[in-house]
Amino acid sequence: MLHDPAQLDLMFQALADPARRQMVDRLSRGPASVSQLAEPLAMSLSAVIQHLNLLEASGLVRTQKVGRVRTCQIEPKALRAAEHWINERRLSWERRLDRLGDFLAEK
Amino acid sequence: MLHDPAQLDLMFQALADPARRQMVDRLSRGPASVSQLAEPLAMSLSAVIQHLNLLEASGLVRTQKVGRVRTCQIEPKALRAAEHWINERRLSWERRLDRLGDFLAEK
DNA sequence: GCAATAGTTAAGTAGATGCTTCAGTGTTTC
DNA sequence: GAAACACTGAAGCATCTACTTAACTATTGC
Repeated sequence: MLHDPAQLDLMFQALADPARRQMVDRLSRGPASVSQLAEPLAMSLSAVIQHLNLLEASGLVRTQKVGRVRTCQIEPKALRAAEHWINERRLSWERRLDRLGDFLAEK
Repeated sequence: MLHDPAQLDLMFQALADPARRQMVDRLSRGPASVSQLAEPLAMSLSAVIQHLNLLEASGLVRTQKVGRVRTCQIEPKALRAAEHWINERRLSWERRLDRLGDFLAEK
């Protein structure tokens, strides 16, 4: 579910925008309402909500509404999936380098 | 240098595109020329070069030209920087959850 | 030196993206 | 029940992105 390519696509796309990364950064320090998320950003509430919806669609952020307040929080599993994708590629490359080193050392 | 926000921005933006992630994936298995990179992709060589230039500008890929062939390889340090950004946020969140758990357990 | 190869650049274009404003809806407070 | 609050949705718009094609440069092999 989390490793399907479409979801990864949404996640990386979500992380590509500085405002959205700033929102994730804020949420990494604890839950926040929409207006709290919006406060440090130099754009309209409406724009923030559009970013937030994208973050939620990507799975990186989960939100729930109580009364008139929508509270947002990070979904660590999704962050881990993105992290994992990068990590696998990097390790694959580094292992290759190691094997190459071993091969060269054998002479 | 690798942690400056502008570079991170370029990296995440570069990773946001499926074709570019496919290129990174291919390169994680070893160096490749431009045409080798292009081969599995359903687009013109020209388009691939544009993606490649973006990947190079982001620091994720390093290339060097020998004769008429440009050989590309992954820059693991850059991958690590992106990985690290995500990891820090996730850990920050998870540590917060732990503290909260401890606090609740204390009653 | 001529042809094939490997890559590059520029210009153009359709569609995606990141906003804005404005007109709402539902909730709480007095 | 009226006003303030927290958020939402739709429409419009400027810009950016991911391509395309076509014309081009630099190497290599014969």
